[in-house]
Amino acid sequence: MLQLSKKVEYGLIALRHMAMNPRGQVFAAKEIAVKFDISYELLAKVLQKLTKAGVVISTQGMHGGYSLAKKPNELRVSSIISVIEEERPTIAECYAEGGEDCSIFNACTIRKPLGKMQHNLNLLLENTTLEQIV
Amino acid sequence: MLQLSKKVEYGLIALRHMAMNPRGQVFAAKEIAVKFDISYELLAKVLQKLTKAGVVISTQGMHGGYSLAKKPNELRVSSIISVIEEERPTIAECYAEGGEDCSIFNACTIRKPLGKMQHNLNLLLENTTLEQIV
DNA sequence: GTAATATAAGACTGGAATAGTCGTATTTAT
DNA sequence: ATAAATACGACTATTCCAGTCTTATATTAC
Ligand code: SF4
Ligand code: SF4
Repeated sequence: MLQLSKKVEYGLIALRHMAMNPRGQVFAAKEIAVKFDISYELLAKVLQKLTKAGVVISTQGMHGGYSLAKKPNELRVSSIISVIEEERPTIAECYAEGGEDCSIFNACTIRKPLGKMQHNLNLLLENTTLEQIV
Repeated sequence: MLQLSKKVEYGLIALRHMAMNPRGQVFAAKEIAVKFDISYELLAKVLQKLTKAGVVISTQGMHGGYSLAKKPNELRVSSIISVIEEERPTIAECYAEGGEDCSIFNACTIRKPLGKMQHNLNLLLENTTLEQIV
């Protein structure tokens, strides 16, 4: 309930790890997975999504790995979640894109009021950057 | 992802409905379910939990139903969620009670930093009362 | 006292979402 | 060539959630 997914947590752990070290240093997914005792395959997929989104830079081949593409204070938790989940974090499905398919949509009386909560959640996630996770 | 469950939404809708009407008026679960086009059985179970927690008062038998037990400005969303879900809303399992069973608990480096987010979420949910949902 | 209407409570089911795994291709340093 | 790394998609297992069903109990109306 309201919990971040494991994928997001793993992504944050990896990103934090990179942010703690000198800029530009590359880390292999395997290396991170072992260090933090998380599934290598799962972490790899997360890092691949972060790569596509330009959050990290990947270098393939031997001695390859990932390195942070942005400054920690430019990386908002909200966008990290969006990238990994492939959708914005919402408090109710009707606040997601194309989210009018809630079966109750028309009869719902709390949609509008919940908008304030959604807005505050947005602020919270936008104002929390990777820098603050360090 | 981060979404309120349907049970919580249905609970909020029902509570809001009661809050919109004169204090003490009773509403049958069936009546509310029909009005808002939600599953009667599901709503009934939610209202039963709210009854046990003293959020609403139930009267059994014919012409029975539920009525609000507290003033809308005394009812915080955080506690409504706690009652319906039977656990506090948390951003990660380790923030729930007895939540040390995360497989990564010891290696996790983001637990502490996420504490701030958890705290802010708490504030958000505590500061939102039923009155503001009306 | 019986029928009708309501809550109480818990078991059960189906489907969706999540976590995790596997297989294979590709890239690159040595 | 080989080893070590990313890339990518299919697959599986498990857990969670929404919804249903069943039975029991309480209260009112008649
Ligand atoms: S319309 Fe109402 S019930 Fe449906 S998702 Fe939005 S808030 Fe929840
Ligand atoms: S310990 Fe870390 S990984 Fe485990 S639930 Fe808490 S924050 Fe998430």
